[in-house]
Amino acid sequence: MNLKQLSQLLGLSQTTVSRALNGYPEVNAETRQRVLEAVRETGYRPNRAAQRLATGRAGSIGLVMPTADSIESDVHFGEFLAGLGDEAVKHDFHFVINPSPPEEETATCRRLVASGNVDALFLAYMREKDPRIAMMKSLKTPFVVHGRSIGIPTDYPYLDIDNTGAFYDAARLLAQLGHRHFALINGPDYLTFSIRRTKGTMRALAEHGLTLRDDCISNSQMTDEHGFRAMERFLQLETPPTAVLCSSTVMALGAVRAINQAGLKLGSDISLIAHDDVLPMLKPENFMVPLTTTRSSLRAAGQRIARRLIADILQIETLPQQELWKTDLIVRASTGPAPSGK
Amino acid sequence: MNLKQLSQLLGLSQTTVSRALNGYPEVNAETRQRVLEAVRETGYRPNRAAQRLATGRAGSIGLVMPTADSIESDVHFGEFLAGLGDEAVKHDFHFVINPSPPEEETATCRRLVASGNVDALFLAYMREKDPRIAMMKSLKTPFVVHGRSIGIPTDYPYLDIDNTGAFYDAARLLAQLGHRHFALINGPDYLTFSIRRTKGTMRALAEHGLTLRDDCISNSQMTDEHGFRAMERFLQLETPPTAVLCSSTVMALGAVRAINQAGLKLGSDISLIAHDDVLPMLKPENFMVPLTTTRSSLRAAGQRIARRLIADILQIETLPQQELWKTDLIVRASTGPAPSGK
DNA sequence: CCCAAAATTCAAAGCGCTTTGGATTTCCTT
DNA sequence: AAGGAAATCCAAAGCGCTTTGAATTTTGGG
Repeated sequence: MNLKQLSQLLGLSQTTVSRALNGYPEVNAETRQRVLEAVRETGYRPNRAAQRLATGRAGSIGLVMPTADSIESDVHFGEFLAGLGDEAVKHDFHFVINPSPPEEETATCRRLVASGNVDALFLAYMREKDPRIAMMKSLKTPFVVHGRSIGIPTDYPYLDIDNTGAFYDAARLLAQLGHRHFALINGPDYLTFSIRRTKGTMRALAEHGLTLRDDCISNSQMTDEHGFRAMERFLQLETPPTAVLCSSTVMALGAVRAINQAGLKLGSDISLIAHDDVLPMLKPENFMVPLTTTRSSLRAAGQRIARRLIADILQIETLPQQELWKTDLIVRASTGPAPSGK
Repeated sequence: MNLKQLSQLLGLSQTTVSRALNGYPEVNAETRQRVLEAVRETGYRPNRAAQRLATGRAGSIGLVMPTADSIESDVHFGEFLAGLGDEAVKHDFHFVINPSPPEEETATCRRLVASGNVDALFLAYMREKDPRIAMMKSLKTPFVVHGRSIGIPTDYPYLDIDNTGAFYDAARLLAQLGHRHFALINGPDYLTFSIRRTKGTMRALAEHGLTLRDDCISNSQMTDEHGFRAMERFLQLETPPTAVLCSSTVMALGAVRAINQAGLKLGSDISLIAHDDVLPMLKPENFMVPLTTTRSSLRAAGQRIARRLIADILQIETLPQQELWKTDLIVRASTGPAPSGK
């Protein structure tokens, strides 16, 4: 069933039916009713490809998903996607997900936009001097970056959380509690959020006359296993850290296991603060020793970005082009004063 | 830059250029070279919407993602998606993800197909007598179900793991080890995989003259928190279970925590077997007490389903329409003989 | 050197929808 | 009752690509 058939059925022109469906004013109220009625009965659905070709709009937002056999799936990606979904469904948008090996990401983005398949693009997993930003600026397709790059002008639309601030706050608290030996279990070193978190940590330490030793930083994918290994390594140092910052509750899981295994008490022998993306799967308050965290909902970020993207496309509202969200520092039992021995 | 402009630039007709690009035989090798060269220089990309309209093919596979503010994102979804992505990227396919509140899933599927936006559909989160299957069979769009329904003829394309068998094997092992009191921490009760897992467990128990008490079954979303709560509840029964089956390593995480908290030793006081979807984020061998598991890679399932879907669309190969994968039962330290006291 | 067959290339007809520019009716004002 | 504005509705022109049917050029055999 297509427009032509439907209009013949109704004895109307395609023009009128199309207008009736898309809410244009120049159509008789009664006629519109008849059209809507017929649509309900026939189950007619406009062909999106045709619609897209005619309007140039696609009703969808694109994202490229980094993937490869060797790449581990990222819990955080799913959670973020859920947020995008919440908002997208309200406006009948969908996503076009284009998987891509990471090294071809820029090209994949470009292709995705050029294909006319998407009205807007979402960019994540930002790196230093990320080439995707310049590329997107050169096109006229709206886009929003989740995170921010480093080393290039910050004149593009983004939504980021204050990673520097979050880890600064966390490190400062631990320093105030008397801790002297710090460690950081961070995400991949080529991603900007990791870089900022390292910076925030170092800044706080510097203010207290402390430093973060190289062998007390771990960069890796954010999995339980890497968290465990990193912590295990830290604990074997001659002066092991008593204060640990961790970029994800998933990694904290492994870290805590290593701590227990070493026979140490979390919250007294060693303090830990993790960043909490509010993954429903894993809540910091449910840890055996509830975790002190810096918190910011990934899902909320997804919702917000979808909303901004859609607002851009549909021109329905004007939202700020740049947003930097503060994180909450929530103190629970995993942090305590530095053990007196050291 | 579109086809028309490109062909004018080359002094050729659109027809010839189109054919050169799509690998048709009736075009001079030299001409084809010139065309490809020009494409490289101009960066021309065919407009997918137009292509789709003309061919009827979309180059994409659709899936509806259950979502709502109240719904928790599912780790397993992300992992599966990664699998789909691995395979899709090889054939330059992408996904169209249509978020939908669960109660409208059938309608959303129908709309997605009718929109002409997808060449094939992927169905998951199967329920009993799932209406989506009948609906998809009535359309001619290829589809593959991940899982199987219950209570309707099994004459549709699916890929499922042998959930019944997996939990049968697991329960039998525990029974053979002398356990008498069982519990099951399962997924949502309306999903068929949960139903089958319950069935498999009960069957094994029955063969040993045992039963699974109602208050020893927990059905919930598969999160750490629910695992913890369920186990906590079990341990408060007058005769607590000594053998526990668990539908996900994520829930096992919480369950193990509850066990530790109760001062019990996993593997001696209480035995636990979890189903392992091979989530890179959380490996059963890394648990403090490594977990005995039934294993089947979710990501591999995603890859396989994508491959079948694409094979269906492109008619490149003929793959089996129905597949039931056996799971591996891998024994680690979390299982041991029933404690002699009981 | 001529003619049929093979190899290339092209013009034009859609695919299903939106939208422009007009045509036709209806309604109101004077 | 006439004239003009408002309200409705319509025919037709694209959107950018694929594909059919035909035209043109090359090739090969007699």
